Parts: sequence; structure tokens; C-alpha cells
Amino acid sequence: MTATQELTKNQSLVFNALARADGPLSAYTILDQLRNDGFRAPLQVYRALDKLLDYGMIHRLESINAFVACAHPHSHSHGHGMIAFAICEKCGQVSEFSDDIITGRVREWTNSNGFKQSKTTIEIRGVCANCGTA
Amino acid sequence: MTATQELTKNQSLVFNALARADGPLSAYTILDQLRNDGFRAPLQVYRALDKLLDYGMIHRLESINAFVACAHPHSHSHGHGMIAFAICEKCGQVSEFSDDIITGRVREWTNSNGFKQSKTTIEIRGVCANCGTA
DNA sequence: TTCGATATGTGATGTTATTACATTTGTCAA
DNA sequence: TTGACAAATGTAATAACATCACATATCGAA
Repeated sequence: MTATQELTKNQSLVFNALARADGPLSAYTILDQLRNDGFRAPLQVYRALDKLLDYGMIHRLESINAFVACAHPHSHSHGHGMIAFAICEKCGQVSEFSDDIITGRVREWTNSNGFKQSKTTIEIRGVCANCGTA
Repeated sequence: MTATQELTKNQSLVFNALARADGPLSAYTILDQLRNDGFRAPLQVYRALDKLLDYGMIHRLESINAFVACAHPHSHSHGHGMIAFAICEKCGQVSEFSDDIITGRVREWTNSNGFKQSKTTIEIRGVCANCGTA
């Protein structure tokens, strides 16, 4: 699964809601936005989110219980390598980046400690350049 | 604030619950453990947790909504530097480490992007050495 | 001692996520 | 074509996590 058009109806609705948002959305915010499209229950959102996470099309921000569309869907640096998120606590904007050195250092620790990593979360909370100068 | 004996009654109870646990605890698990000590409401736990987080005596694990006592309370590497957590999804054990190179790379990104970081979360989910070989 | 800051007690409520079960839709082979 | 299985969907109820609002108590410093 790589392309948007292969998504099911609910998956497309949820993905599009995230894609058109300018920042992360909570599951219940997505639910509210999709009421007119027939959504009635949280599970309709959560099931779609689970699949979209599987497909790598969206990310979950653990520190704020919210979801964002992947900013670099065509980048090969994703899939390998860990992704870090800088989350502005003023405006909600999220910047996504990956860093091979960080990825390498984490892998060194896991290797030397026999830890099989499945998913790694790196989230930087703070104030972005725009909000900091304003 | 650095020493345990300066904590208030509720803060001590919550901290001791975390200190004697062999892994992370949720706020509601702590509440249940402290019913016999007079705890009745979630807020009693959350307020103590907030202070203990301020004091740097405990950590919050964002990816599992749980809390742990700091593993290296006397280390000067804490306070500066970011702390990473490796969380075993089998046994729940948490390993805590810090890495100056990771800290440096994150700071490089935030500096060159004008991002004022306040708190950074690094959490590695997976299976620890013990559980992986078993 | 009185004032302000901090801590505590308690009920209600808000927010996030899952369980359980019924039904529908899509796919594929016989 | 059909029957059978997998995947997706619909819905209600409930569980798990967190905060608000307001009252009361405790402690230290002026």
C-alpha cells in the first residue's frame, strides 16, 4: 500500500482531514469534522488511523495525543531512520525531520543492550521561530 | 528542592509508590495503591506527580501514559542533556540513558531553526534483552 | 496574628481509547 | 455463480486518562 487512491472510504476521509489541516488533530476533532460524512463513533476514526499509521502515511504525536499527515511522504529517509518532531506549544505547528546520527546513536544503544526496537518516538516541545519572535 | 524528606505527605506517598515499583505505573494504579493511605481522587495523584516532575525526581513516559522514578537521581548528566527511555513491551521494564551526541544533534536542529525547546521526549519501544532471548 | 502562598479534599466533568458484537463489502477459488 | 473467508464498517457501551471548580487546611514570613 503506497497510494492514496487505494485507501478505503473511511481511511480516505480521515487522511484527507489530516492532509488539509495545518497542524496535528486529535481523533475526536477528526470525528467532529467528519460527522457530515457519516461518521458517528470514535472507532471509525481510530480504525482508519491505525491503518494509516501502518501505511506510514501519518504519524502519531505521543506527547499531545494527536495525529499529523506525514510531511515527507516521498522521502526515502523515512521508513529507515527515526523521525523527530518539533511541536510548537504556541501555534501547534509541527516540524518533522530525521537525523542519521541520532538514528545511529540510538541503534548503537539498542544493539549493545540487546534491545529489539520496534518504534521510536522523538518529540521536542517548545516554541517555534515564528512564535518566539512575535 | 533536592531531598526526599522535604516532600509533602502526598508527594512522599506518590514518590515512594513509584520508587518501590519495578516499572512504570499509571496515575490510576498509584491511586489504587494509595487508597489505604487516604487517597480518594485522581487529582491527589496528579498534583503530586506534577511537583515530582518539576523536582526532576520522576519521569513521565508519554508513549504509555505512565510514570517512573528517576533511575539516576544523583547523576549530573541529568538536568542538562536529554534522557532517553527504552521501554520493554513484554515485561514493562524501563532503561534510562542519556547521550551527549543525541543531545547535541537535537540542539543543533533547534538552534538552526530558531526553536526554543522546553522539553524533549525520546522513547524507544521494543523488547528487552531478557524477554527477547526467553 | 494575619496575610499570602502552597497544599489538600472532593465531586463533577472533559478527553482519549478500547471492547464487544452485529453487519456489510470485497475477493477469490470451486 | 456462489459460497466462503478476510477485511471493513456501524453502533453502543465502557474503560482509561486527565482536568476544572470550589471549598478547606496548613505553613511561613511580615
